[in-house]
Amino acid sequence: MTHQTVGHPPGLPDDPRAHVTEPTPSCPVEITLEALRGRWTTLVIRELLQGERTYTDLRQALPALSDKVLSDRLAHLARSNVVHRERHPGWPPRTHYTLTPQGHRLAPVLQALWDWASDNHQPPNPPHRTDQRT
Amino acid sequence: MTHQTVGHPPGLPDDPRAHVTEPTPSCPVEITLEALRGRWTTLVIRELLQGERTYTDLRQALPALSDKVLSDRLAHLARSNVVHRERHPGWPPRTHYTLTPQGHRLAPVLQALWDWASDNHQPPNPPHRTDQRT
DNA sequence: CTGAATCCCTGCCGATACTG
DNA sequence: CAGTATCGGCAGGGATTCAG
Repeated sequence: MTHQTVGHPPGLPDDPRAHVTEPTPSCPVEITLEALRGRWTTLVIRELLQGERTYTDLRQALPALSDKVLSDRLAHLARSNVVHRERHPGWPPRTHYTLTPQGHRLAPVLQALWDWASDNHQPPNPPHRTDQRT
Repeated sequence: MTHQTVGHPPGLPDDPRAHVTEPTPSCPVEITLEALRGRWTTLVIRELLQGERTYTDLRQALPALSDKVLSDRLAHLARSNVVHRERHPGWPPRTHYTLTPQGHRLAPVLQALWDWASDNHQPPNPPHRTDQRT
């Protein structure tokens, strides 16, 4: 039958979530994509993979990222148990962000994402141009 | 060195794209996420990982997916060189979709996405409720 | 310094209807 | 059968402003 595709690594074979017929929050793939969702998210994670960062550190590392979106991303990543927020009392106020253990475990995921496109020497085709108003 | 994080497989160490300070189409991570972008996308890929499928096969496998979105996803995946479209002449018209070699190489990526959330026994925290007007 | 609140604009997604 | 055309609703994300 021509398709040995992927074999069946642990997790996939008879897990009911591998057979859902619509996008559902219980599917692990959806959960991870949800954690990574949003523009800038992976770049924030990349910074934190290098070690602890303060709010200002992140702003400086990603200058084009607005306060609102940075806050949103950090809040989202905190809710997803990817980052840990630690407020320091005193003045000036400082907040330190670090990856949780789960956050560190995103490294292989990002690596996989990197590798797929990196091994691809064939670039994507140009977009279809039906009407596309830029 | 505090950051062996992921080791340094080919691609990451001194690649300039690993240091971009804003989301850019040249970053391999962005490219892959772009290929996977959109609701239903990963489910369509999952179906095709099992082998060739026709348009109708996909509709039946994912009943809640509308024609428009299915067409959109397939077109998008074709542009991303993930799927190959093969029209069969004659009547009734049949179109067969298969994964390209690059498409098959998404299997480890999806596996990584699956594994991350699958190994996570700690569920995400409930959303912050400040005022949220339903 | 570290964020949260507001406003606006754009792009996605779903439903429906129509064509080769 | 295999799509495309069109429309409407809604959520994402950027700029700016305000607060602890």
